[in-house]
Amino acid sequence: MNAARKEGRILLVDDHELILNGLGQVLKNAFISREIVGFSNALQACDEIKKEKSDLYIIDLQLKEMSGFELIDTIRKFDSDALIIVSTMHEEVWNINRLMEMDVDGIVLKSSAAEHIVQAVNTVLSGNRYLCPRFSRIQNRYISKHMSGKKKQITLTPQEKLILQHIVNGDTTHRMAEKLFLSENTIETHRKNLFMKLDVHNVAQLVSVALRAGLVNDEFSICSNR
Amino acid sequence: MNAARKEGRILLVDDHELILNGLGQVLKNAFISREIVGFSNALQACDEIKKEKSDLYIIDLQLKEMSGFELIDTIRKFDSDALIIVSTMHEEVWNINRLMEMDVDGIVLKSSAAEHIVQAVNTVLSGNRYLCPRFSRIQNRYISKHMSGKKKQITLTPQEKLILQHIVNGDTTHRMAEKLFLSENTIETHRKNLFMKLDVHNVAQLVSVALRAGLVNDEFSICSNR
DNA sequence: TTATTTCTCACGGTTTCCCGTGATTTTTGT
DNA sequence: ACAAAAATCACGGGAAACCGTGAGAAATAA
Repeated sequence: MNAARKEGRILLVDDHELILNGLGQVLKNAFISREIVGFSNALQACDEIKKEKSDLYIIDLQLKEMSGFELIDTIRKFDSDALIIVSTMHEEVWNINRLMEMDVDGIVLKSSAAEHIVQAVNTVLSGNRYLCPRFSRIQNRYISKHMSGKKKQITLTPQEKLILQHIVNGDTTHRMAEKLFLSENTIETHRKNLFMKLDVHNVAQLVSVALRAGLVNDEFSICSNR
Repeated sequence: MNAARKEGRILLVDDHELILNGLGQVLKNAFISREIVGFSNALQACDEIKKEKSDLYIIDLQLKEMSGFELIDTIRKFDSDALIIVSTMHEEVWNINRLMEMDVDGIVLKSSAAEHIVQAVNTVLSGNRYLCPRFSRIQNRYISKHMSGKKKQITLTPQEKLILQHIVNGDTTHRMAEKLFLSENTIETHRKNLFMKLDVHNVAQLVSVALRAGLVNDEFSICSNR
């Protein structure tokens, strides 16, 4: 079941080849003795993970083949002791909270300076947690505002995701009901649940959060409906 | 007025150090004989541009210090013959149209494979235009749908941008009127103009387009207003 | 100094959203 | 099989959005 661990290796997964290159380069310079391997394809990365473990995994949240969350699960399944750093574009608290609950070892913004990333890797490799400063700030702000103490987990059901996608695309409740062969009341219920789960009070905020948190397909698919 | 041209040089400007590194590395490998310089700070880049010209400029649209459009203007001012490639995250047609009008020589998606970027550079250096395949697709789709023939230029006035920012942040018309000391009617007018200019029919679409087109500050600033 | 754009405001009407509350039926997990 | 989660639907009311149309003041560009 358990593959051998490749000592000292750091494995990168990122859709964007450029970032993969950049990150690889930075880490190669900073950690000369370590082997750095990068994958722009999540599935290939999975195969490799199943074959040989690494010391540290640095993965992007948005991947083509699967979500970053799924990849984390996979890694954890085959290498429960793995150190994982997540790199992301979106500085959204929904994601961060979920990541915290998934017990990742570090979160860094892709826009961070190279040195910060190296610092994150060093921190995590030495057994500590690293949370990019900006995130701690955001999270504190959010926590103090919305949920003093009680932790909240945001997971959308498939149907909710679907409705959300339609809302983001500008469909009205009426139109969605037609398209999906559902009662308008049903759509409204889903909408209400989305509002509750994401803690917003109008579509503007909903769309804003959805896009920034990467909760929907970021495809260009706005259709004028009239 | 005119600085000397540094023969063969390619100048990169990108906020994200990782991408800058990655891009630089890719280009160094592909164009061994050329000098590649990168700036993560737009102002520094401007200084350099004023001092010494380059053959080709590859710049990001989203910069901290100024917008990519401004940077293009600066480059054109000091080096009217400059070849310019724009790299961007957002695959939005509003930006693309504006770029086309600004007569840039190439547009590439940051998510493109490294080889595509090299191809873009090659194409542009040999005097041709390069438009990343995905963009041509999107643009064609958009043009055929919205404006058959007659070209439309989307420019938002400062006030409109302001209102848009507030809308994206979830402010209602009433609240905006209070905050900005304006009549609700005024806000509504701006809103209507935004709808017209961006060719949308509800806030969901508006926010969607605004965020994807990068028309607003992509800051985390949702404030629950109640 | 015109001409143009931008910003401001108004009114009336229709549609859609937003909220609370409650309930039944599938589906899923264990 | 049984509990939990998800999906479906209903109703009523107030708030906000959406649409068309018109129009004066202020800033800008020519």
